[in-house]
Amino acid sequence: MGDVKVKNMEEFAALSGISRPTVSKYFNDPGSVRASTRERIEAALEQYDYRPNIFAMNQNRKLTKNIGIVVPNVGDPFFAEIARNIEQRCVASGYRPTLFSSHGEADHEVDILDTLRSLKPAGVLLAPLGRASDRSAIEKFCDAVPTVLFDSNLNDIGLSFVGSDNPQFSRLIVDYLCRTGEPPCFFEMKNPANPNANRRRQGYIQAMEELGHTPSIVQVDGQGWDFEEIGRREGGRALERKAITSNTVLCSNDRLAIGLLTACFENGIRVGRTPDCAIRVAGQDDHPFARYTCPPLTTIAQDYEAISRHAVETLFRAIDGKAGPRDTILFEGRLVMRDSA
Amino acid sequence: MGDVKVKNMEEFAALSGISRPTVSKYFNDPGSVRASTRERIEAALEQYDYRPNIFAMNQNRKLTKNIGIVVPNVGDPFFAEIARNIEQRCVASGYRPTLFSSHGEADHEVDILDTLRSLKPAGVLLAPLGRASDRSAIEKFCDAVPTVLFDSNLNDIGLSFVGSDNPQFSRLIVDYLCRTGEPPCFFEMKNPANPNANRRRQGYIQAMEELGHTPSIVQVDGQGWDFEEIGRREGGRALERKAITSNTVLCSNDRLAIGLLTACFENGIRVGRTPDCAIRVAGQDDHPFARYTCPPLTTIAQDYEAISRHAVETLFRAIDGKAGPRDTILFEGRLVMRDSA
DNA sequence: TCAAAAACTTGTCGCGCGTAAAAAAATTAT
DNA sequence: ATAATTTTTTTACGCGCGACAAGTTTTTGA
Repeated sequence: MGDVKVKNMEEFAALSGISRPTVSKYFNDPGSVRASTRERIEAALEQYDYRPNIFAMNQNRKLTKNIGIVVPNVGDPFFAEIARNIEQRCVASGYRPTLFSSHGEADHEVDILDTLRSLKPAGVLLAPLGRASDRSAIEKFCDAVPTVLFDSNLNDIGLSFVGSDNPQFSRLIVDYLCRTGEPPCFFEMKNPANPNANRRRQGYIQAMEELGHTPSIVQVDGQGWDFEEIGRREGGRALERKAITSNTVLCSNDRLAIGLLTACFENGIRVGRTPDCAIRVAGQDDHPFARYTCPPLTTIAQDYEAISRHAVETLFRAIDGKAGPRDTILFEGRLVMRDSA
Repeated sequence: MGDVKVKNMEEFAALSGISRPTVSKYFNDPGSVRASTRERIEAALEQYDYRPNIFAMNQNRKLTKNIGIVVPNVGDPFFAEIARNIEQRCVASGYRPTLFSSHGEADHEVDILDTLRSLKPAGVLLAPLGRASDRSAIEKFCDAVPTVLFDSNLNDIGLSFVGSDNPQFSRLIVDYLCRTGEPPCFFEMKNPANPNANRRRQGYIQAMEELGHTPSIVQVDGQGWDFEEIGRREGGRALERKAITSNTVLCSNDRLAIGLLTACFENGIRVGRTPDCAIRVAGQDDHPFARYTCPPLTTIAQDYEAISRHAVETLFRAIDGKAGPRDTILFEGRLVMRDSA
């Protein structure tokens, strides 16, 4: 295709036989020019190697085609997966997504929003850290840039929130666990970084009470985002001091569950739903690795697909000026039965 | 700090009492102006809310402060971790890193390099897909942009390659496994996507022969990057058809090993180094999840730290015009003894 | 102290493109 | 065919900054 290098739009316009402003219009929105001229431009695009200078393009445009994607931690395969999904949708719609990871630090999250502002993005998809986030900084950012929150909600901030119906997650799995064995106790961190954890706890309590059981919550120490290690270390301690009151443990999330499974293994406690097992363990999220634990982890799958699709669609609607009022869209989870519970 | 919004450098220069060209110099390199003027500028920076327009800055600069980081797959926690490490080093040196993931697809890898070229980056740190990569496209890119390869080498392409001494990995762990039990067979994919796999196989063969054992290689089918699933499915089949000839299995990488552990569990085969276990399994990489498998995975740790540090330093040296000849820097692995072998 | 060197100021140009207004051309409708 | 409408062209300006040259001030060093 591209043979000769063309250095600017002026030159390219001359070569394609179209005026520069029209070529400019084409690059802003190919659909805004007549079909016949679009074809001529695209024919020239095949012949010559020209791409508009991205910096010059964005300099005078109030709104760029940039989309920011911010997640708490790309190292967590859950976020990596949903980010990938969102990325693809943005590209498919002609936008330029850029991925940022807060790495679990509120300071860094603010830095990212700061950087992002200078990129003049058309919109941002933000999964906040949660409790640790600098709420006012994020609020200020959302006032300036169309932002859709996902995964973790901050009340009344942003255009919309798209996430999972966390209480439903807990209800669903509590129901399953009670039907198939002893009612579960709930295993979580004392100060969960993520607000979803609170909703899951509430959902657990409610579901237990509705089924006529007494909720039992095991809260363990631990700071930060190294959930597997916290699950292993503190789960191990809890097992040793007999703090786990049921033979069935529902973990606040899969990563804690993965750590707890390791703790069980280290303590020689057999996990599973067969009679020869001492304990059942379930998680929530359907983490990409949940399939490969030993035993494979029974969990609730988040609807990655629906969340990313809806988040992107909501953002694009807002960018196109068709924003509705701020709403909260929650997707239900799906029970994934494996061998751990 | 920032109270009044300042719209451009002209205005900011007037407010700070310094001429615009000098302010411009400051933003290019704070160290290039006299200490006293630097202080005056920084004082003004505290008082007023001004940040240079990033698009205008980069438009006329031949070299920007952008650094591209490209990994095959951010969903793999190994790459997520090394990317985070590299990112931090770039920021610390005053550069603006941007993370891209090829998502395992060569087309996407080329698209990323294409996008990257229009970002006029000062340099790029690239972990290629490997065998699947479009070699000529990458070569062309490297001719235009200072690029350091890491993790996976493409001969003679780029400024330098920084990675692990893969044959040493295999030698180290083969030695350990032979000292502590039956000599291992080698478990890998038939057509490994990553060239490191070949070097690990070679290292295995050499180490076995040096120790007077006959190498035994188990190659299984499987395409793509879903290594855990391949390890589980094909590992399970290999176990069933008794293709695993030793009671000790060295996997080409941790992700395959994680899948194989699941397969062992599914088939009721006890893994570990105690007498009551039927099989020992070891991996290579020290994947972030290797600590949490059941049993925890014995493996060889890549030196993340050294690799990312050296890759970044090599790139910066080249950017500063102090590039040496193309060299290949390999770091040794460290044996991490856990319970699986 | 005085000259040489370094740092800063003033002024001016250009980068590549967005954008706006008015005129011209092409398409569509009557 | 003519009028109404849509699209394109022409012309011109501006964005915010990098870069350069020539002149001025400050610092450095012996």
